[in-house]
Amino acid sequence: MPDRRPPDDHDHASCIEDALSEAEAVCAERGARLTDLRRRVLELVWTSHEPVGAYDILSRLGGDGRRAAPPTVYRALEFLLENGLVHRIESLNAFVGCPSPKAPHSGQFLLCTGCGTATELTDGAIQSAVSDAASRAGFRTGHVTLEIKGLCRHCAGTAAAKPRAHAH
Amino acid sequence: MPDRRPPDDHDHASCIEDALSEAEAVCAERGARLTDLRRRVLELVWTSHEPVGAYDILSRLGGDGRRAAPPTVYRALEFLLENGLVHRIESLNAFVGCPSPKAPHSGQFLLCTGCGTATELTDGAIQSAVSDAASRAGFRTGHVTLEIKGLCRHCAGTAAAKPRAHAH
DNA sequence: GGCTGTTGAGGTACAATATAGCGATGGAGG
DNA sequence: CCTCCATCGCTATATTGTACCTCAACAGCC
Repeated sequence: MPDRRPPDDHDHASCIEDALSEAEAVCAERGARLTDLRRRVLELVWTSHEPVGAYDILSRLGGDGRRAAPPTVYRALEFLLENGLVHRIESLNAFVGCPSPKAPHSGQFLLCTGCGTATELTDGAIQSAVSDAASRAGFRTGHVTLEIKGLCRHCAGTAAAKPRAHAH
Repeated sequence: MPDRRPPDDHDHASCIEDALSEAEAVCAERGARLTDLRRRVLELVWTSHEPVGAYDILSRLGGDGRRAAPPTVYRALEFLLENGLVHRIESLNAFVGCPSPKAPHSGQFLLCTGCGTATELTDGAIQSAVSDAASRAGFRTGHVTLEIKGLCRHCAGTAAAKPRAHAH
């Protein structure tokens, strides 16, 4: 793995806390059950701002004595996806927490190939350009996957001096 | 698999022919070698306008006596991707032929969950909305994945009467 | 000719990701 | 108390993708 460090040092503990309490609120409002397992999985997804693979979650779940199996994690992730608490990053086969789960939406992501960080956008101009183009083609839009790979501000600055090999 | 038929009956043989002769031209111009294997794989990708999985290609390759192994197909696909002759559809883990390989680009796709057809767009408004949003975030854009799931004109018309279950 | 480096291809084995299906549990509502 | 049903644990298996080694073909060179 390349060296990956967060481009800035923010108070990540509060990211996690906020995410969990919002998840509580959202689920309570909808009558969805945020069980222990689901909460733990959500917490693990939020351990960083890098998308996390299902099997990473799996192995970290195992830490507390019990051994988990893939379906356990995938079911929890399915619940979290359905309730907009996490997004799936298709181009990485990985999952990332959603910072604004109140209104479910298709995510737009900036994926830095330098530090691995995923940043979610909610850009209205993109949304309307997409839905305009689709409806001009007579297409009824459902879920939109938008994933932009590149370099974040911090990594682009670093890479200017020492360009990095293609980070697949 | 759900019932999947092309929304219109066009002369698909000429699609394939055009794609192959454009591929020839592009490779000749770049000094890239479109070998027999690579041409066959490209042809198989173009058998329809639905994205094709690597293992589908693999089994169809086997039809002509010889048995192929996964790396064979993945290597050919890698070549075709690098030369812009096919695109990868991340949300389907599948590949589709590019109708305009002369100028390499990140594809924008309409993916019909009714008939499975992938339609490529090249919408400048989307492109500029995306790169504007990225650069406002200080992000240096690399490859962009845009995949819009929904119903094509034909399937939306059909589904109006008999809505279809979630086609994952 | 014979040597050697490069590219493409075949193949085995395996890694990584994801799902099917079945049985157990435990809380909500009758 | 009892049934229903969502949740969870588990085994097995499917699907997708790679690491790595070998060999053949061909070009350039001595």
